[in-house]
Amino acid sequence: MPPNNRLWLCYESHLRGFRLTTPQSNVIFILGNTQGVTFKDIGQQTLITKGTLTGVVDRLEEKGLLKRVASEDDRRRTIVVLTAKGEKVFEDVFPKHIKHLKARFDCLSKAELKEAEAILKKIKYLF
Amino acid sequence: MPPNNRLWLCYESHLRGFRLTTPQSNVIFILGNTQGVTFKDIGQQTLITKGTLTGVVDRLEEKGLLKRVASEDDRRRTIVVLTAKGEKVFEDVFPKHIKHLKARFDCLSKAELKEAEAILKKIKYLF
DNA sequence: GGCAATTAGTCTGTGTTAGGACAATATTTG
DNA sequence: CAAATATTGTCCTAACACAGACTAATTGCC
Repeated sequence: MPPNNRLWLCYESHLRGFRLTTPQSNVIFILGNTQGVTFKDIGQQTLITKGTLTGVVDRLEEKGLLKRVASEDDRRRTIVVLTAKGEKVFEDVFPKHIKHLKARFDCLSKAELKEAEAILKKIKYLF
Repeated sequence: MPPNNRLWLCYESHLRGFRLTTPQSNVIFILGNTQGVTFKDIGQQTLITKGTLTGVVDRLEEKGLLKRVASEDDRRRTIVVLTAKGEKVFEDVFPKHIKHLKARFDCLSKAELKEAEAILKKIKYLF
């Protein structure tokens, strides 16, 4: 539910400059530097449910950033692969996005970051 | 953006048992024990943007849980008020929901909770 | 081998999300 | 006072979000 807080908007508005939504960019980021990833694996890494992912991939395919390839080992599977255009977008956006976020979190000390990670992990394991 | 992580699902699925979505219950929780709240104030407290809030309030109004009342001081404003039925739902769901969450967070010590609050506030103020 | 159970992805339905255009009303300013 | 500006809520569009039903393909079990 989150959007609409400043952290989120900072993340999202930066990506919008590249004509990508957050879920779309997450998919691109997963796919970068791989030979292709299945729907299922993308879903597990991005925490997007499969039904939603179908639509996200549809829109990225329409933009020509990726394509669906049928798996030969298991014909139920679809492998999603970046196109050349998609690779270019990945190489452009990903480093800029990391830099954009890093600039904010660099305001925290190493000790603070460690502390944050530790306490958030504890909360995560409650659920 | 979050849904689809376990913390979120734990929160959401509990509410679904009461036929309320998360934004809907948040609105109900804001409205409980008040004489009514304007759209703007509900939006600020729930972090729901006004355009979205219109739809959320529409659906709660259809369920008969709240009603829109025109403000007399400022005729641009609409005040949202729980109906008797809405009050009942609030009094039923709110305590149960708090209890449900508290049960999880009670696994953390007071020191851990304080630590979590402190570090999250720091992150918040980066943005 | 053959049927049940599982898995992968799509589709449908309802609800939430932001952003921008809009109309009505209030406030500020010249 | 009148015009410019700001505020409040609605409507619209495009994109997510989950759950559940569905199809096709694979695996397990007898």
